[in-house]
Amino acid sequence: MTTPAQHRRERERAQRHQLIISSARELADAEGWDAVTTRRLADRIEYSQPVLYSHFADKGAIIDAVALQGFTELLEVLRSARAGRADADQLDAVAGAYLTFADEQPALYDAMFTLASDLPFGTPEAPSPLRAAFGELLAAFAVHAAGRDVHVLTEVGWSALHGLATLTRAHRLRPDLRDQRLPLLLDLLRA
Amino acid sequence: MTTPAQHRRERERAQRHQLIISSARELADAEGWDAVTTRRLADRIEYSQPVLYSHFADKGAIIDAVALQGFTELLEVLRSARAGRADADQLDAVAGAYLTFADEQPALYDAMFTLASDLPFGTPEAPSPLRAAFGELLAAFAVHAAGRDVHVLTEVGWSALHGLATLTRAHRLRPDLRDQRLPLLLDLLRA
DNA sequence: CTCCAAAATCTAGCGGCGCTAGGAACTGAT
DNA sequence: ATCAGTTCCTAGCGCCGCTAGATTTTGGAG
Repeated sequence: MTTPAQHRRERERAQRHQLIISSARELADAEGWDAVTTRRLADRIEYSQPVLYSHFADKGAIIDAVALQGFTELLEVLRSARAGRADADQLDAVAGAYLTFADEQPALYDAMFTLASDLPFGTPEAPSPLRAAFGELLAAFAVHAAGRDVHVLTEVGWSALHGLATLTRAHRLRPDLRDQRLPLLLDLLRA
Repeated sequence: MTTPAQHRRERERAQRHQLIISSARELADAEGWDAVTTRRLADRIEYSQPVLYSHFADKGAIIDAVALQGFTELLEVLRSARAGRADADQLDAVAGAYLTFADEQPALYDAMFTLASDLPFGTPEAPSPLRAAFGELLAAFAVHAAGRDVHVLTEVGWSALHGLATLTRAHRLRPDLRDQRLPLLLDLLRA
């Protein structure tokens, strides 16, 4: 027997679930993931700590949830970068959009690639936004496959983008060469 | 006035300094960096916690010290991979050695690239093993520069290697394509 | 050999962490 | 109006990084 009241509660619960995810992300954006503690998060949503644990198994699951939303956003970014572009331009657009995303959303990118504990990835069980985002890369790289295995090419190209994103942000590459790296990478990939 | 006893103490102090670094690394190798707490580390070296702080400003400085030794080891690995190889083979050797290093020393690689807080990098003040290791990469990539800026090429190639190393270890690339990625990357870089 | 300042080291504790047991407070069908 | 069931909070556990202050050890001077 499901009463209207139960429906309302379920709705409120779902809202609070999203509130937790959003608050974690905002806090991470503003002060970094180190500042995202269960106590501060609980304060921010105006509930006590144990409420968090009625929504998520542990703190890692909250980060995973943020990461998953990050992949959905990345998917949209890549998709709209590729949309309506001539085949020859797709790789440039997608690669540029990828690096811009990583640059503009550092906390989110960290959640997706450094902190997310165990989102399944290279398997069929991988969450769909994640597979779809990789699919966007695949499509862009396919243009330049030229007989090579598209999947391998995409993984290698993605690795290069990911490496550029992380090493750049860690200040391990020369700032003055910043604008020359992506063009050169694209050159390599197209050849 | 410096007495012999003071010299002995200084020597013992230096030994203990290295003991802390080695113990931190062993503990990280065996159980991951999460297990490296100041308490457990103090137990392991058979001194109390505050002794750690008479050698290092904070826990981060210990990790940095481990990372720095890691760069020295990486330097040696890359150097001996390149040594005595024909120009045409240097890139393959160095790239393979790099990925093997990352694969075989995951905790060390983490210290160097994920945990190390603020080793200066792209600047002249960067520690020498670090600059030298990059120099080995530079030399290997120079062979295939073909008119392109060697520095930019090296940074891009290094990013690709770093991306491959990290994404592979996070299980974000398809295991069955593992052996095809490096050859394809080398193909791109040579072209 | 004894003394005793200086150096080395430890004990104990602070505030904060992730997480949870157990009880209080609220809700809503009867 | 009652009261089972649900929701939520208080309080606390064991751990963390780090440090103040007491204690022990050291080794040159008398």
